[in-house]
Amino acid sequence: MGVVERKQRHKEELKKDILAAARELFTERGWESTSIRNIAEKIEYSPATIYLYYKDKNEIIFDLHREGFKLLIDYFGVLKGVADPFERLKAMGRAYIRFALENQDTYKLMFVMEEPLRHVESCVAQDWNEGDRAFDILLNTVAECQQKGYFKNLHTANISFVIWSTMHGLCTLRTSGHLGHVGLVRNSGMDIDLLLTNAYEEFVKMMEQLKA
Amino acid sequence: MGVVERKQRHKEELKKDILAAARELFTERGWESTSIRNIAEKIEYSPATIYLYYKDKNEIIFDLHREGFKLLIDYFGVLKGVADPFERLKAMGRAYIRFALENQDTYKLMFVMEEPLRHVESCVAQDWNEGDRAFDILLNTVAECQQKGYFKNLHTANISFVIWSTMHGLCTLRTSGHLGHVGLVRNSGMDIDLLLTNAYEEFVKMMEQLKA
DNA sequence: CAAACGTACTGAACACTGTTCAGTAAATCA
DNA sequence: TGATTTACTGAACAGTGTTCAGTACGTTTG
Repeated sequence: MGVVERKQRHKEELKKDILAAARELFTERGWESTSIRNIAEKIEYSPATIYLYYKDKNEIIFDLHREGFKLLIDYFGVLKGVADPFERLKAMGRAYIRFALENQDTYKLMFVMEEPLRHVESCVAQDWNEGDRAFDILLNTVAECQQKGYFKNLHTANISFVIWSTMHGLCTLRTSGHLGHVGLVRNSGMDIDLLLTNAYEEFVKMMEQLKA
Repeated sequence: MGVVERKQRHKEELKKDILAAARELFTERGWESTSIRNIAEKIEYSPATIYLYYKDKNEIIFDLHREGFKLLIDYFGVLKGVADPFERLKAMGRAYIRFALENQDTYKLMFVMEEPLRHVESCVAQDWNEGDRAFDILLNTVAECQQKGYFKNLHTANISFVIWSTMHGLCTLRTSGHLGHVGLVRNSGMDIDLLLTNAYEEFVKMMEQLKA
């Protein structure tokens, strides 16, 4: 009897609908102003129904969180065509910035908010490889750069953390608006995204000078 | 007649009491779980009273925000004894990390949350020099380092932004818990603060190699 | 001295939030 | 047909930031 299967299919579809509604509201209004009631209204169900498919709001965030990492890896897709590891590292930084600027709320979800992480903790040993994969790409690229003479005498993992931190810092200071509130920037009336690009290129120059 | 003055004094005291209560609740439970009603209860006044002294919750955040910058500059106090600019830059980084770890919620208020910034925007040309002063200290130190042969051919402001971003990235990835969720760290069981220190020292090494 | 005024404060409400749970209606099974 | 399971919901709970009419009281004026 395909009845139970049909029901199962319907349940899965509804779960997808919830996530789709959440994603849509979330990307156009940010997470802060997306409530369970908003999502429920969009899919034309009662708010209580959502709790039959998701334990709580954080579980919904977490699903979007995972989607975000997949998207980031998509952004890293362009790197496959770049043979030289240092050029790849440079392109990776640019892709990271592009991702952060084009998906500001998703970025916040992935790397700033603490709620989705708490959910990762609760489901130990679950398939949470998306996040690691993104970091592994960086780790491998840095290691390849070292074989080409870059970052000699520097610890691979540590230097990768530093690079990630720099990128993360640049992106969050930009998107949160803090970069634009520094007097130097505020008074000069300089374009904030140009400043971000300039700062990144300066960082690339820094790394370039770290070649043996 | 000193009556009106006495009243004025009392009003100012109450405003300080509100801020003190907010600061206390805030530092021990974080901003998320500090409500206007909590603050009101602590000072034994009605919630509505708070709105006679502060326009809204963001204005209270902003006052704590300012205090935070003063505290950060206090942390930078140790730098006055360091003559060599590069040593001073190194010490500055350590002080920044110490500040961020010892005042995690205040740090979030100052450099992560967007609400206090919105209040800065509303009161244009107000005395908002605390934030700039902290950045100027960095800017000047970097400039001095350049005179000693460091960061040659690099743009002072850009390199300062990069350094700030790196520090900010390290601190926020640490305090938000994201650093601890990278597979490499999670599996190795490495102490997270040791990792942060190591990463910072690696960053110092990077900068050391940027001497002409 | 009494009436008018101004200030400081509050209770109660509004419109939200995430979340729970008893109850209902319909589909399925025995 | 009757019992059971499934899917769903209305209403409530406890909380949030914020507003506003109303009160109580000290000060000023006639």
